[in-house]
Order: sequence, then structure tokens, then C-alpha cells
Amino acid sequence: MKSNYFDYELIHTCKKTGARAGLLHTPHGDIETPIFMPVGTHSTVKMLTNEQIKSTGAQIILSNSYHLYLRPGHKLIEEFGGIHGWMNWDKPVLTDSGGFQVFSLAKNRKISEDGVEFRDTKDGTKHFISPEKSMEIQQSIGADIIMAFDECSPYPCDYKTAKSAMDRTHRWLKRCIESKHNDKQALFPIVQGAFFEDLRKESANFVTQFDSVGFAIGGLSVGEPHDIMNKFTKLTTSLLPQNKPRYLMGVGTTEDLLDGIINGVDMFDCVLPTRNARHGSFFTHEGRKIIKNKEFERDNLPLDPLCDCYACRNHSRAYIRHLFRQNEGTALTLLSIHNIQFLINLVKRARIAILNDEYDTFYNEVYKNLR
RNA sequence: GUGAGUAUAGUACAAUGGUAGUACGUUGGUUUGUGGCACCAAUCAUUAGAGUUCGAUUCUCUAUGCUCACA
Repeated sequence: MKSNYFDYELIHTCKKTGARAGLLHTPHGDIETPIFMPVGTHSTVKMLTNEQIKSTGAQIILSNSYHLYLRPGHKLIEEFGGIHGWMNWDKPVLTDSGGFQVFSLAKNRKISEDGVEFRDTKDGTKHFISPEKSMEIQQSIGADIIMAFDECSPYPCDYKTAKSAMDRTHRWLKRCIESKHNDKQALFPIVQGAFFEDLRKESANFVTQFDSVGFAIGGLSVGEPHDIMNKFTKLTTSLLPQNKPRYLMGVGTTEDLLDGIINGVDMFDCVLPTRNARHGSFFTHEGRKIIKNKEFERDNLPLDPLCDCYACRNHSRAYIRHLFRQNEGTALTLLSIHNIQFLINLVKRARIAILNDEYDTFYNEVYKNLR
């Protein structure tokens, strides 16, 4: 899995906290870590144009191979030059393997050793995704970073189920590696093992036998309490090599990013900034707020007075509240821009603090203001 | 002016001789590798008066408002 197209430099480790700042080189440019990656499941970050995504400072976006396989089809995307040509996006892209849909679409799928049979909830058609199929899809789509096809177990989860999902994830990882042929793509293995220390250790041991560009931590942020998530994040990063980026999948909130970074994570993705935007809530340095609320009826402040995103530079809370209440799509765009840029600015500032060996101060300052 | 119809939540509509529902609105909340403006909860009403009845928002009468038709 050695590649000339990827390289990770661990630039600095905060002397006080162990938080990491790095640089990940990819075929479509460099990514400064720690990084937050916005999610664009259907090859668009919902409600945003590429220009708007870039305005938030996003360096890489996520997409989803399962959803793109269903519509419009990975072969069609390949005809358009892969995801970069398809959506005219020239920066790095990461695709999830469809593994998370094994978890999130649990009612509509059947798992076997060979793979997973999904039933499309839109038209009822059945689709079989194996590790080989997921690799075929992800190689057609052509993202820079692609993910192993895994089985993410739920919370809570008994030991037997967790172990069986983990073992299967390991066997599937081997099959993913064997069917990967393009060295312009980096395949990230995923550590599973649910909420059992010995399984997490076993899983980390297993996946790190392969020389991958980076490693992902899966199976967290699935409904467990925060302290449990933090405990297992910390445990897992301690088992991963120092000279590789660690990607904590599906995280998260302001607090989760702060905690993830202090626990040695380099990469995050989450649907929250965009989903929260569509549902009317926004991040601020004082915590999350809800734009619908009456307290903002005559509020002339921007969403967050400390934010310099497009929405905050141009519009008041009162105006955006009005747009949201009238079901005007612009409200969702403005809130999405803000929420994404808020998290990206957060990790940017974290990076500076790390380089100055002051991440502990930064961490405490930001936490103190959150309600 | 005459006749007919009608009156239930902020709005639009249900239902019922014994517990008055829905939608939207309003107020608050949820959301973590996206099943694309979602979900959850709270709040808010029988026009007024008289009669029949054990009991009337419901049936009867009167008043008032509104709608339509005719003058």
C-alpha cells in the first residue's frame, strides 16, 4: 500500500497535551491537520455551491459511495472523470465505503460473510455490496481517500456481537486491500471493537499490520455518552502509529472536536453542521443556539459575533430567523456556511495553539465559554 | 329590506346529547462515517342569552356577526 501520491508529516505535537498538527499530501493538494471535513453525501454539500464550500475554508469534503452507486451510478461518475470532474471540485475528496449504511440502514439490509444486501428505500430494489464491490465503486468514483468496507456495531452492543462485527471487518479489510488497484487513492482501514478495550486493542493490532496512509476509528459517536466516546478515542489513538493520521469518523460537535484533538485525532467529519443548519440550529462560541427562537426576533448581531463567515459578515440573526421561518432556502445556505466555517475555524485555531504548545489553554478557553 | 345558510384554537377545517380532533401557526427541544426543509413535546377553541334535558358545543327559540340570493 506504499504510495508516491500520499505523505503525512507530523509537524508538531503539543508538549502539554499531545495534540497533533500535521500535513497530509494528496493528489489534489495538501490538508492541514487537524481538519474538519464537511459531508456531501450525494456529491454536493447540501444547500451549498462549490464556491460557498470553499469560502468556509474547507480543504476536503466527504462523499458516499453507497448513495452515489444507487444514484447516479458509479460508472456514470467515472464517465465524467470521477468525482472531481463530475462535481467540478479540484480539492481532495474522501468517500465512505457504505459501511456506515450497514449501521444506519439496519432495517433494510441483511449481512452475510460475503457482503451486505441492501434494499433501496426509494424504489425497493435490492443491491449487494461486498468489500470488492465497495472498492470497485470507490475506484470508479475516484476519491483521494477511500474507506474500508466495515461493519459498524451499535451502542449498546454485547460482546459476542461486537466481536463478530470486528472479526468480519478484519476479514473484509483484507478483501478490500486485495481488490484495490489504484495507487492514486489511499485506503484507510477502520478500527472497530465497539466499547470493549480488548477488542479495540485487537482491532488496532490487526489493522496496523498493513502499511496504510492513515487509519480510521469507527464505531464511535453512535449514541454512547461523551465520556465513553472520549475514553475509547483516547485508547484507540494510543494504539495507532504516531506517523500516520487518525480519522475519527462521524464526529462531531464543538466539544467532540476539542476532545478528539486532545486525544490525538487528526481528521473529523460530521453531518451535524449541515443537518443542524437545515433544522435551524447554529454553533456559536457560547454553544449551540436555535435560530427559530423568539429571543432572536430583533437581534441585530450576526450568528456568532466572533465569526467571519459570509453569513456573519453580511446578515443579522433577526434576518436569518425571518428567512428560516418563511422556509426560504437562503436561510439553510447561510446557516450551513456558518456552521461549517465555525468548525473549520475551530480546528484552525486549535492547530495554531498546538504549534505554540498552548492547546491546553485554548481547550479550556473554548470550553469555558460553551454553556 | 326579505329569504336561505353559517358561527368550534391565531387561521383553515373535523367530531359529538356525557372525554372536543387534525393541519398550519405559536413556544420550547432533538439531531454525530446524511433515508435532503425531518422529528418530538407543549400551548391555544365550542359567539351571547333563554329553553328542553340528569346532562347541551350538539336539539329549539331570540339576538348578534358573517356569507350568498332576491329586492
